[in-house]
Amino acid sequence: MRYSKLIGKTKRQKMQTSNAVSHQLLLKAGFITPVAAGIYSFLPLGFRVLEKVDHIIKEELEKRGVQHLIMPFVHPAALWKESGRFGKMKRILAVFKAQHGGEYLLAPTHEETVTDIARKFVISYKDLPCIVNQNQWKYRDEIRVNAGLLRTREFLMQDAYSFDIDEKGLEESFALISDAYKAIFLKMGFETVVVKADSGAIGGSGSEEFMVLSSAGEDKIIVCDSCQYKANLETAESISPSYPQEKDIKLMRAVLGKGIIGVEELAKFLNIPIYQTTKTLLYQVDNQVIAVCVRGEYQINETKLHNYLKCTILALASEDTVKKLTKAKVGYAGPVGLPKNIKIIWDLTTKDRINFEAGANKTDYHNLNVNFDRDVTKPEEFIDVRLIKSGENCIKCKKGKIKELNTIELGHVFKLGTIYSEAMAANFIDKKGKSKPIVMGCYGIGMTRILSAAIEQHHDDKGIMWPKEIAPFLVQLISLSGGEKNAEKLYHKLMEKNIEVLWDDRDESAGVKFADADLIGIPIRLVVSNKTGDKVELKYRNKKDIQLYSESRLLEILK
RNA sequence: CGGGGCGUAGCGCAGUUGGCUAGCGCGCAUCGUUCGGGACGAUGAGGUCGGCGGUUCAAGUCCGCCCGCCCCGACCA
Repeated sequence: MRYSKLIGKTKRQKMQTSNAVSHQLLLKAGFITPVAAGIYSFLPLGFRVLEKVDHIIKEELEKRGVQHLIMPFVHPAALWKESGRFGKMKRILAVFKAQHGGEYLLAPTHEETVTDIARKFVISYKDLPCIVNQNQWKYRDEIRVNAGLLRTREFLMQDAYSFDIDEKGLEESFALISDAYKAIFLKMGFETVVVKADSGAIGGSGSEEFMVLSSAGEDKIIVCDSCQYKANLETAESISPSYPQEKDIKLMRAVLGKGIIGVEELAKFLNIPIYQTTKTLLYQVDNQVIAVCVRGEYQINETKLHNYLKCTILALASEDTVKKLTKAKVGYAGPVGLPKNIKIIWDLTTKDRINFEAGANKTDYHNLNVNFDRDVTKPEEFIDVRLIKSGENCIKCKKGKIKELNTIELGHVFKLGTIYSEAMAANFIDKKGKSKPIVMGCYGIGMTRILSAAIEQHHDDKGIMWPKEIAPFLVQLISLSGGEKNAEKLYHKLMEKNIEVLWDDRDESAGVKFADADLIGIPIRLVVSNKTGDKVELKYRNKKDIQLYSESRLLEILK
């Protein structure tokens, strides 16, 4: 490819405002261009990277016996009503009516369509196990997009689906794809961490995420410094420190603390430790309101809460609702004296406390010396619904300390089980002639996101440093004055040898060409000029030294 | 959805309290000089000032509504 003809030249000025380096570099170097919020065109350079990613993924999956197919981007709404997700995933679904009246949506994922295929074609146990894959666009009507390609509305995703006769088969398929993912990410130059994760709206019995550490990432994982425990913060557990408690139960009393809402300020004012305070939050859960109590120093983990309640809608109750139910301003809610019909969920950390503090459901008042049984009903069980904190002890080995790390989620694997096959009647006939639901798994990689993640991992202050396997070209050839003819000859020789080359054939100064090459980030830079004579200068993007080679020696090196 | 910022040439921006043919830098085109780390001079092309409506003798500038983009938060596979 001649750079002079390339659509998507570099920009000399910064583009837009974005806090993510990868976003800035992708725009500046001419890989992508925005079309709408969270929707991008991939220019030739960006598209070439996507093609590399596509190729690596397909190759690794094919090696393991996975079959490729492609399913539509537009789905009939009826299919989603059948699985029950039309309502469940409503907030991210882009639904539209066709002019002739049918109701459709843009596919955010493909469990429904693949299950539909399975029920039509997987008829006998002899068809199983089998795994199908597609690399296909998705659309999720995200309420907020972020950091260029890291979170977009439209994105390219590799999604594979496995079908098995039983749980044992699912485990094998799951392990097969996990293994493929490790190989894929390694090939692309990523060091990934595999963590336990929440399965969210996809559902199923278990899931794991493939994460790459990055400060630009929006996901947080926790790792133990002593054992192998790793988990997404959303599902992570830990041992919360317990504190000594008083022996004698004291009289409960309400204390006036005007305008004091935050637990730190409150603890100071009441002269009690923060761990004796209680946060009480009211949540709107589908059609009812519930209260959640957690020890003062913690926040509530809404993913855990959501999973425990198995509800559709979970959101903090509105200010009006809180005022109505607590008969107080927001900030004074507490378990004592709430309307009887409001269920209270108590976090594990509130379990063994005596004489604790809690809001009094009266503006400016706080109850001291609250106790279970006497003042509030002791719950049958305490539930882990808190967001854990760095520095606490590991839930697995009990002694290690856990810490929090920022990551980008590149892949996610789910054990679906039979939730879709049962909802959509995707059955097979087993050896004994009995009809059984197919046991499914699903596996996804965010392909467009990989561009951003790779740049976040590999760049310097001059630009991108693409890993060889996903670079748009292997070499960038630069011709400087006096070297045009030799460069053209070399350009054709490289192409004959199937070495991917981008030739900067513009009539530009050396500085411009070098700066652009650094920005674009192709792994190998070749220079031909009157200074190099009949030799060629080679420099790797990620190294400083420069070497001169004869043309024949160079071609050997590049082979 | 809440908070904040913004919308003027392909890109980055300036445009006083409303005032005449709407500017600057980069990029682009032509010519000349330069030619190994973002060169210089000259000339030139390029604009429904996000849209609609209103106020006014006069609107990029004031008012209203709408649309879009960016950032933070909540949310999310």
